[in-house]
Amino acid sequence: MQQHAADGTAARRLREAGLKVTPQRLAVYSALEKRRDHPTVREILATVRQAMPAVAADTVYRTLMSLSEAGLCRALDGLGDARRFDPVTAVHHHFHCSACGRVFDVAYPAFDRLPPPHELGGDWMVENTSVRFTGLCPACRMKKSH
Amino acid sequence: MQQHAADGTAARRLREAGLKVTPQRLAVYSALEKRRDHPTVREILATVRQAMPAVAADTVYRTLMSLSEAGLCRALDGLGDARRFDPVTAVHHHFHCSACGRVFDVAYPAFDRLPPPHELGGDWMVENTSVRFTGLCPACRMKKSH
DNA sequence: TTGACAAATAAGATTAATTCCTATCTAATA
DNA sequence: TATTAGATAGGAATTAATCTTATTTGTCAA
Repeated sequence: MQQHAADGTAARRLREAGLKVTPQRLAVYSALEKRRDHPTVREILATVRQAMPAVAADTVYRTLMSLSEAGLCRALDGLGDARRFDPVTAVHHHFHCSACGRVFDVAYPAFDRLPPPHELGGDWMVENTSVRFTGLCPACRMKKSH
Repeated sequence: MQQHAADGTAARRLREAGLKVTPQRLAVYSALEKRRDHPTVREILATVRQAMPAVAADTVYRTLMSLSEAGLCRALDGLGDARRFDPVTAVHHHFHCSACGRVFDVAYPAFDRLPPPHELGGDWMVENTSVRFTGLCPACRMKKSH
């Protein structure tokens, strides 16, 4: 049995998820936690290196994947070239601006209440469902219309 | 004015979409047209090279992107490492098996009738909406349960 | 508190998808 | 048939992501 009296919330969550608590993981998790702009690995890496310059890029890749597999964040693929990460694990959806590339959160309660398609009812196991919108965000729409 | 009496359907569609009709484009389009397994560029390339061995990989990349921009097919990102292409342009959705990586078509008429989320009503321009399911397909679910 | 060990990290190499570059070629048009 | 914008071949370059290996470290139990 160990003492973890000084554990912050982040450390507790990592431990509860079955992950070893390392300085690198705490740094990555805290860099992601507060953000609402769905950063890429590169962006998280830049933040983490401000406080921990020697961290390896691969560590940040592995850590973010570990966090998402542990349910502490979500990995978002197919929104531009690089994978993005989202600290919000509650059900929500995304809008991807095809002009600036930014990703915005979208609430869609009407969809969340919708029963899944009948054809996926029997032998399929649905683990995740998400709606993705693409188009122009207000800022880019404004620019394009002169 | 030109004669295009011998134009097949594929050539006519290319021309109507404003694309020059080249042997490479016809080969790529016909290789994609009949498929329902959402092939990657590499898979289309293999098919095209059976009839046209000297085609450049870059040509197939460019052609598939041109076709999707012209509305003759759809590009599917974020379903595994490589982009996939779908000759079916009518509204439908996809299931991505996390075990075997295959992509299946899903009809979801209840979703298609759903009004878009209210928060995207004003200044946003939604160009595309799609639902993505991830999980296990019947075959992989069977395997995993012994 | 300490020892053992499974797991995590650093650093750099590697892989794989995709795009870029440039010279050449060709489909469409008049 | 000449013109020309756009397409292709071939290979180099880019970039995200993963792998390899030696080293270090967090965790657990004695």
